[in-house]
Amino acid sequence: MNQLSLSEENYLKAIFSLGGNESAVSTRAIAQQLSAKDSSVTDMVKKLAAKGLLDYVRYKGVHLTELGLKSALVVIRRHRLWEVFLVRKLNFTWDEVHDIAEQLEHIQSPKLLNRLDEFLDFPEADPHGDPIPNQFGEMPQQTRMLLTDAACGTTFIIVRVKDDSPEFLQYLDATGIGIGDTVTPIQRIAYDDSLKMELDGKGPVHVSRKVSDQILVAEA
Amino acid sequence: MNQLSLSEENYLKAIFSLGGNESAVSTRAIAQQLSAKDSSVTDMVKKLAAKGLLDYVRYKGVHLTELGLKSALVVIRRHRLWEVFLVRKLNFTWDEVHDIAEQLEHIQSPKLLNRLDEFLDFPEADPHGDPIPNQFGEMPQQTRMLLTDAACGTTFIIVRVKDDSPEFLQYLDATGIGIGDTVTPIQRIAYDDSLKMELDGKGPVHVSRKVSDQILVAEA
DNA sequence: GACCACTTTTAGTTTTCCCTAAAAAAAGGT
DNA sequence: ACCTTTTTTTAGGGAAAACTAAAAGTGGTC
Repeated sequence: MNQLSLSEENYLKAIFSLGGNESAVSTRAIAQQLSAKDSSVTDMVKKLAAKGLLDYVRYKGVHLTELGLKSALVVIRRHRLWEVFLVRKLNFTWDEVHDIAEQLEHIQSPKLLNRLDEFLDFPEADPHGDPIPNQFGEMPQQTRMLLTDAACGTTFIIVRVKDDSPEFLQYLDATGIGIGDTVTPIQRIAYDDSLKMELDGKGPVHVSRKVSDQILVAEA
Repeated sequence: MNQLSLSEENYLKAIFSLGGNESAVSTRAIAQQLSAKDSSVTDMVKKLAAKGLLDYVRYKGVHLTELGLKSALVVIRRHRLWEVFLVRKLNFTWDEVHDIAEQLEHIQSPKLLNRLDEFLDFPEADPHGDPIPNQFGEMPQQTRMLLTDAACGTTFIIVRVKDDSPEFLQYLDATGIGIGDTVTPIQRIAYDDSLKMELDGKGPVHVSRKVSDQILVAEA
């Protein structure tokens, strides 16, 4: 049908990341995600609904249609594959890639995307552990839980971080926490919900609830 | 100072490729190069002049300023480096890369560009033989001549093709002509300016003036 | 049910970049 | 020098995507 504009792609991605394939997403939430004004969102949402990418009911928020979901997944696939490229081939660090991938995710060429996928050996996740949809829009399903909810005394592997901001990622680097690392929660401090844990061979680490809420783990 | 818009970058690139760093380029020529209307060009040219990228005199055409030249060379460097990437790393053919590189050339990240350059081992030319400016905007200077002007009986190496269109490149593929090939002009046909030549080990080839005008060679 | 806070939409503008149509300048021929 | 053709510019406008300000709707509380 139609090529989506850069702006339209950004809206779809934002709506997806706010859960728009499963529940209604509010105008306000989209506006905050995109740092735009509510009124701008209303306009764009109408446009996307007219194109069949969203189901939109006034004052009730939006859902992605099947077409909208498919389109959003393409953008996410592009973003995550480019992130893998930047880290694995060009030696960028995981806190540097987000902004560049925000640009690269809008390059339109299915052939390029699949060649890149092949060049990178069909990665399942980006440098932050976010799963990469395959060319049919299927996500590899990982069973994982929040570090916040991981049982003390059991050993886990860090598989993903939800916050991709440089600030958070640099904090993790400084603390020695990375994707693939092994952690064993030791003790939860009830007062502030913080967590003491054993990290790989690197010794004990103490993280706040805010941090453990951003880390996903799988049983080792 | 400022990031250039996609459109502004395209104008600078077009003006450069029309010789705007050496002589005046007309409104009309730019319009044709970009498939835009003359009046649109007048508008944009005023804007770029106001930004200090062009010298513009009404009814007299434009020149690139030093800043404009520098900016144009960045865009060209991006375009050509991405072309090398697409051919060398993702196995695209030389007739497929132009359109994708037209998109990639607008990705803004000096660090990305230099990392890509390094990843590709600092190539001097793109897959069509067009020289790639280094990070300071310096072009590797090749001494080369048109195949049209190459002396019969002397052996040359094909170093560059001026026309990057898929049609032309596919014709060259079908004829067995490629960058780096060795050719020896044998006889020029005065009637139509066509040229018979010996190509590598592949035997004799006969090309029209239109074709030989698009091929640049260096003495072997 | 009335009131309140909050969210959402509408209405009207702005900016960027393109267009058409018409006017003005330049170039070329006789 | 005059007339014609071509090129260039001006004037006015349209689409996309953002904004501000004001109006309208929703939901919760008493």
